[in-house]
Amino acid sequence: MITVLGVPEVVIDRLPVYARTLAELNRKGRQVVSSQELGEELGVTPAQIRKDLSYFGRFGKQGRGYSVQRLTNELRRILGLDQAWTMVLVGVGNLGRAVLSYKGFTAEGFRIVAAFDAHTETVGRTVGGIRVYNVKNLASFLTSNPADIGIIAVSASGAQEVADLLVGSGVKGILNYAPVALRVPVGTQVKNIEPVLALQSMTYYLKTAAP
Amino acid sequence: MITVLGVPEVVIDRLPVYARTLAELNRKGRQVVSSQELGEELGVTPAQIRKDLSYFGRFGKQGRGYSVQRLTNELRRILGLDQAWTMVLVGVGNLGRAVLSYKGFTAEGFRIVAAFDAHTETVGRTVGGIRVYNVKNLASFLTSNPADIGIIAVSASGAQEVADLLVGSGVKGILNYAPVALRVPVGTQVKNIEPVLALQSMTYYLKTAAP
DNA sequence: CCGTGTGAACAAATTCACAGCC
DNA sequence: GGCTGTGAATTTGTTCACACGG
Repeated sequence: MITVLGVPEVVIDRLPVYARTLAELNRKGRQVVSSQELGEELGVTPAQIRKDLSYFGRFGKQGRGYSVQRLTNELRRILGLDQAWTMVLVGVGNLGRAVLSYKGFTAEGFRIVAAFDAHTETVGRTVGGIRVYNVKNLASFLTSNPADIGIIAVSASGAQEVADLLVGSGVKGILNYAPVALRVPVGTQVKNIEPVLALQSMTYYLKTAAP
Repeated sequence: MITVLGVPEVVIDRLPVYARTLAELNRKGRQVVSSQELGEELGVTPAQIRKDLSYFGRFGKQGRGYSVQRLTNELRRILGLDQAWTMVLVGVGNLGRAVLSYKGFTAEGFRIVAAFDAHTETVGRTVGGIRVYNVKNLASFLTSNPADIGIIAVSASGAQEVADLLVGSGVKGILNYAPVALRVPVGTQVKNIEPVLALQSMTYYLKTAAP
């Protein structure tokens, strides 16, 4: 298939999962993997994996499977993970501090370059090696230091305002930890991290689960 | 529609979002809302809202809309949010401590009753008002204090072992913060919180975004 | 006349199944 | 013989459009 535009979003959402599992297999010294094995590893049908990959090219060898190394690289290239991404974080409360201290982003090439907060007692501090600035200076900071992604870790009531500010300063992607549905212009990407919503849909099934 | 079983999972995942927005409208003093207005509020088509609700009953009034209060209550009942849920957390590192300090769970009726960790320097401490026990005692704790949900906040390499332990001790739902696809028996619910995967799919669109 | 509830029409996503190649 | 890549078949999910009640 030659299609470049119009890949379903569900497919894009699965690619990082494949990439992560492949990296894990690579670490274990695995050279080749079939869609069957990969599917078993992460609870997905082999056909789905092959179909998903077919949107982007032909990466496998019939009768053999996929080169773990090669497929990992291809997926990282497709997703844009072969480049570094810069991020700013807004809201240095409990949650914000945990995010700043988290090593997982850096390890995958996502670098937080600055943090912002409205409370004077937090401004000027350094958390997880990241300097905290006054949120009043967010726009001017981004003008001289453009960032790709903004992380919102403020309260629900302040989140929309921060989102507007980020979007107005050229940020094209938002990772939103605030429990609110943000309104952003088309073309701006938003991904929500919502543990409470996750729990609230889980209970529907627990309620009726067999003992 | 009278169907009780077989509601699509995507529908269940949307209900908490509706419930949250309705609660917000309620706080603002709003009495009645139409599917049109609710849809605009959170970027969903009115038809989808009506169809989603129709799986569970008839909650609206023709020509008027939905009673905000009534619909909130119905959704909470459907989702099982009219009861309290007890949770245990495993892994009291940076992330685990942030989760223990987070007020959002308690506010929605999800109560963490105990935390567990493998490191002796952490065991015995209290974080966010929750006592930390040795993970060796997890199974015996759960035998005398059954919990509905387990929160996994350990490293990727330890997560499967913890999941097995939780499932073996009667936990029916897992909120997983570890970056790994857990294998659990059918009937056990797993929800993954994956900020890194969220970023990694977002970059696909940022890569090709218009300037 | 407004807005719900819902079959029917449509669109999207998944799975099947097999030709083709290693 | 094994496994990919992919059209076709099937299943699942969304939107339309309108009868009906307030």
